[in-house]
Amino acid sequence: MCHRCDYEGLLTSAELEASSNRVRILEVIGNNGFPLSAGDIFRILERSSSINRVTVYRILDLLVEAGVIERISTGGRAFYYGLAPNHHHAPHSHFYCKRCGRMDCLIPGTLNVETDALWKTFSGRIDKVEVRVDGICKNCLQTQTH
Amino acid sequence: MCHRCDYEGLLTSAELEASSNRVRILEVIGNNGFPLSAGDIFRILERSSSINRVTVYRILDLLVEAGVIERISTGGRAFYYGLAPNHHHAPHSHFYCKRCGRMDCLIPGTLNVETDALWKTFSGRIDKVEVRVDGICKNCLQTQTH
DNA sequence: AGGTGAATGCAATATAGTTGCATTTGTTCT
DNA sequence: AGAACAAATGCAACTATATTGCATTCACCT
Repeated sequence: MCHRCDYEGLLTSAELEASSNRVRILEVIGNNGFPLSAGDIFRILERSSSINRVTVYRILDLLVEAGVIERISTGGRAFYYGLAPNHHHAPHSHFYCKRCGRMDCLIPGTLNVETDALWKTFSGRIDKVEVRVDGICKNCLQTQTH
Repeated sequence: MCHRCDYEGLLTSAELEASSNRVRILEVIGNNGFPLSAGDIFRILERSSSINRVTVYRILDLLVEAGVIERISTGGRAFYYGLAPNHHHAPHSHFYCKRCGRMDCLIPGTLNVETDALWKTFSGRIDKVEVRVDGICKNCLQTQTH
């Protein structure tokens, strides 16, 4: 996504210590062009140096809680994680391919949600409005298996 | 949701046999005012007469595949199920309370998604555009635990 | 160097869903 | 009616994902 991002800066400005594992996880998420699952992130990190699965889950929870990354639900079983919107990253929705499980970012602005009526009528606390497009990606359509 | 629905009719017009378990599951989903998880549905059915967990999962998959019900992703780990939009049920989005895990239906039309730009630019197959609002429901806000 | 709290690791467990195969049920043909 | 067959259901084991409790290690402060 962003090779110019200052990941340590993102952590410290969220008042989190920039421990090496946290920076590594944030790098994996930030440098990847599309959201990844906790398992994906774990496997990528393991290749460079050992880390515990649980640590990955805990850091992901922490970063979501701090608003540094975003937890994105899929049409599948696992959550995916991407950088939270910030001044370098405009908010955008995602496309989930139910064949290969890959999640792609849509161009910001391709999907606009009209939320005015919701804010007026809804009587709970709204934290997030998530839009997800499900289907089959171009690549999977070309390499048909059925 | 709908006590007037002809559940057997919904099944047969989807070319599915109206077996007793299928009707029971569809009744539970249809008569409930908000979507339920597979586990919820299983527990409700068990109360009246014995059924196997796996049967519930299989029937849910079948009904989703046939377009009779809709699989809805949450901000949590399980999928929820509700009646698919039909002439009695206008399409609508859902609100997920991350405190109590309950999912509510939003009034149809409160959230409109502008998908024209997506259809023009996207090069895969689009099956579904899902909008979900996450937050904390009125009820949970009142009974604060922290 | 020693103490302290945060960060990480490890093993066990929880939760949700899936698979393979056996059994039951319902339908069709004769 | 009864045999034959297919569809539906049940059961046990298993997978994938995530979480918990507690032990260990690390980083910083004095």
